[in-house]
Amino acid sequence: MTGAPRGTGRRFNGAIAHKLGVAIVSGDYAPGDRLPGEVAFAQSLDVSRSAYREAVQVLTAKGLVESRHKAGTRVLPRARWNWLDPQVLAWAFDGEPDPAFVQHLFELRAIIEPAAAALAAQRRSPADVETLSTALDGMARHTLATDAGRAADRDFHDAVLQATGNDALIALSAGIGAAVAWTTQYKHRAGPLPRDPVPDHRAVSDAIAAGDAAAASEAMRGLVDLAFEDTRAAMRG
Amino acid sequence: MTGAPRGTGRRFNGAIAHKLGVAIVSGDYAPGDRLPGEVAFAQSLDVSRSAYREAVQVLTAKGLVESRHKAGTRVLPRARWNWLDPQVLAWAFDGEPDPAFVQHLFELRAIIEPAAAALAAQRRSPADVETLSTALDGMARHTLATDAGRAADRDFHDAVLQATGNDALIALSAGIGAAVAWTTQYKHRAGPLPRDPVPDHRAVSDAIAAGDAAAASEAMRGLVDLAFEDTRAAMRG
DNA sequence: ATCTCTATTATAGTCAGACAATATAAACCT
DNA sequence: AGGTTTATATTGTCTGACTATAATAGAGAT
Repeated sequence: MTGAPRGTGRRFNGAIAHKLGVAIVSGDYAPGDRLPGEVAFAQSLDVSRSAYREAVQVLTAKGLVESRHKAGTRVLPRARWNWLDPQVLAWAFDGEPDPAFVQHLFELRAIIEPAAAALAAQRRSPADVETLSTALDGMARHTLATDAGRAADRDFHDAVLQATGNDALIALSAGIGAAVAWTTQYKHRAGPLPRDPVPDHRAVSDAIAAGDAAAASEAMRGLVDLAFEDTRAAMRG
Repeated sequence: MTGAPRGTGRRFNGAIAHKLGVAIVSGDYAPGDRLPGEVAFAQSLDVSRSAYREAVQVLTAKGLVESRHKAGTRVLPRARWNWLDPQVLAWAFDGEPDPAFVQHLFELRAIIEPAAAALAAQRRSPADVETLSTALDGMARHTLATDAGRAADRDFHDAVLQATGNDALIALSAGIGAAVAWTTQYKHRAGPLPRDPVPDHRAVSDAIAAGDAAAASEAMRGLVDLAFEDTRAAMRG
């Protein structure tokens, strides 16, 4: 009865939820499958039933599973999963994500980001402009080959959404960010970066700072399209 | 210490999560506030600590609260809430939703739906066309004054997203649906419906069936803009 | 008097074992 | 064969205890 994750100091229920979440999202348990019973599963994971149950509540909250009396806990169809939940995305990108889903996220980016850039141009505060500028500097200084540079890239796209002042759009930043991160990671894996991303981003930033919605939207559209194209090429190759 | 939800047969943890979720989203507990301790709070709600904890896990999973050792459980800033989570939306619309947030959802609709209609026109299956047609019939037969008619309206918008075949967009259907439902409910409250919604919807449906992406996008844009305008007028009045 | 380190302590996190409720499945009786 | 009752496995809930952690207050040093 040892060999457990005991004593790691990590909080169990989160760790269990992560483990189960990854297992489900990566397909170890297919939609419709029944998980082992609580008692058995908790024992096999070497945690108490309560800790296990709390983890399952998390999965339930994210639409991955559903528990019914006596019927057991079943994996729900993928259409009911909260794909845009930050943790679900993290689980999806923990392993090799489904290429189709990466494409779905890109389509979302292509829809959301140009429109968000337009709104941002109309509403940006001085602080927003400052944040954009800082992120841009970070990208230029560190390049996308470094973690710091990629973080700056995500910050940039995040700042655009923040500047819209729209909570519903801000809630999408995890999804957009995941797509952005995957892009750069994948492109970097495929070899040296084909083009300098800074000018494109600067065009967006300048248009937002100038309050030019149409230009911001157009610049962002170009940026996303290029990123999409690059990633598709890298995935094909 | 009776008066509890005992014996209702309902599942507690869900009921507790609902209660807490509504309380937080409606502002009874402001971001940064600390909830009462587990023992005390569970007792005051007349449930066991385990049931209460499972409910809190759900709130944590949705980004509403964060628990830290010894520091207690605090409400997170609104920016970290998973606004697009179906349950969070349900909680937000349980009481009188924040008008600003309703506007945010409308902006999301205005961004997403025209683009989704265009994708749907390119990808719709015969079954999708059938679903759209059925929903349209339902709207025509029952009118938006009835529950059945409003359900058909939601089904219609849902079907458009489904037809895109994009999981990320489909995950937004709860948010879109909430905005749609709120619109019709609000307009109905304000008085007789100002215009027949069926022709507008039929234009979208026809364009999707015909595979005409540009027309579908344009028709959907007009539809959403009109709905937005009507709702804003109703809210002002 | 101010700062740093230590001990206290309140709080979330975990565990174990029990009982209750319920939906499925099997057994039973027409 | 079909419907009805009983059995049973599984989730849901409760209780009470113990552990781990971090905020806070207090002791000590500067």
